[in-house]
Amino acid sequence: MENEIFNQIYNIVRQIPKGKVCTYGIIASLLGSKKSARLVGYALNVSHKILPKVPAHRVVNRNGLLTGKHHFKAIDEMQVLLEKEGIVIINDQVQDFDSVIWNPILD
DNA sequence: TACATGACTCTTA
DNA sequence: ATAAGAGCCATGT
Repeated sequence: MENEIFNQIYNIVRQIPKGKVCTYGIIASLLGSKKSARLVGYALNVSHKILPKVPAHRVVNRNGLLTGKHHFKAIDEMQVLLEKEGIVIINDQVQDFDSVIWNPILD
């Protein structure tokens, strides 16, 4: 991807530590355009063909809901990967969301 | 060139 | 508290 903004998105997502999650809005804010969360989602949508691999499963919407699970190879893959990292998910909803959220600004 | 779509979020009613 | 509308940016047709 020659587009710089896409690279920035992937770069940020790769910085999400294991066991933590981030939101589209936060990532968009780091890019400078806090309203461009849709663009973040679009970038992740095509991130499956990007190398090195992007941990897109660690990105959820503002409510901690796994809105993008249907875009993975297997629908449950996103949830499985997150649970593998210690995150509890019930009904596509991240439990204790405020505790697992990764805020790079506070980091 | 123009319109529609999308893994979103915020503001108003 | 719930629902609807507006902004945002890149892509595809």
